[in-house]
Amino acid sequence: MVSMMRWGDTLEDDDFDELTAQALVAANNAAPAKPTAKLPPKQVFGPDKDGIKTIVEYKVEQREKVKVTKKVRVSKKQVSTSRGVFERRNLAKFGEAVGLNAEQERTTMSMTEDIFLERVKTSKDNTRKDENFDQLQALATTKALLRMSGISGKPDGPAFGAETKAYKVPMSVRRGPGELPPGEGGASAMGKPGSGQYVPPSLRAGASSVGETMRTRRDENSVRVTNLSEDTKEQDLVELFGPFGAISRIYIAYDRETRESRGFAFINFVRREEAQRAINKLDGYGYDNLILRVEWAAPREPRPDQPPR
DNA sequence: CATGAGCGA
Repeated sequence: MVSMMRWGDTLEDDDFDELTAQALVAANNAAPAKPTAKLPPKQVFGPDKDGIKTIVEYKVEQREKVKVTKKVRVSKKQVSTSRGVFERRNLAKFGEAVGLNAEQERTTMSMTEDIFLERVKTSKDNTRKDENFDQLQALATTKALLRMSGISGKPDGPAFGAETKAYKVPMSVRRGPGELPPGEGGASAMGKPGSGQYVPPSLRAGASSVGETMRTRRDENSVRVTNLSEDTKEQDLVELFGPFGAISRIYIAYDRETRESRGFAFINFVRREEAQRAINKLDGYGYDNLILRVEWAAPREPRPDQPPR
């Protein structure tokens, strides 16, 4: 048989609490407090050399005055064999603290110095314009490269010299998802084509039939990457995707007027398998504190009134 | 959240 008892009833101090509550009610009613007024005050002794503090107080229980004596151990450490806080305060200074006065030996100090936290995203600061300038330059480099490789645009491009290295991604440097065991999505396993070098259309994967025009090639193997941080630059994408294979185009979508990144981009691979490997490895990849989404891009929407050529 | 664009012979 379980008695209906509130959990609080099992506590020893329950009676005391009830008395306290009654006293409070009585005080609120401006009625003279009855029993508590006649009780002797609480007394505290110690702590003694063993660290025992003795507390003596009085309360009323069943209309009887009761003397309650508690013994409290102040510091466990102090009575044990290890050093308590009191003992530690009196230890001789050693090490670098030797010879320091009370002020100097403080181990906790306060600083009023300002600490600036670096913002990961800088949306509208002064460096914005310069970054855009770099992006435009990179874009120009890309276009020149594409022209000279005959993938898009006119075949007569400007002479290319140092610009060529834009897509030659050094595999050895720059840690990232491309840093994989050789032959696993990094540099091509066969050693021949695979890194940023130009591959003639006739040698590209899938170039079986003759007569295929550049147009049909141009937007193939297009990978869309979304959830990019808005300060992701083209070079970042080169470093990110380049290790998977030759890239024929990188397009970052910028807002036409604000020039800010819209957070997604397209990367075209020369070879479809390498695009697929990039998707497999980079989809869900954490980049710039964001989780990238990498997938096959849908074919570009045809322009409203532009007859297909 | 989200699927790219200037281009003139």
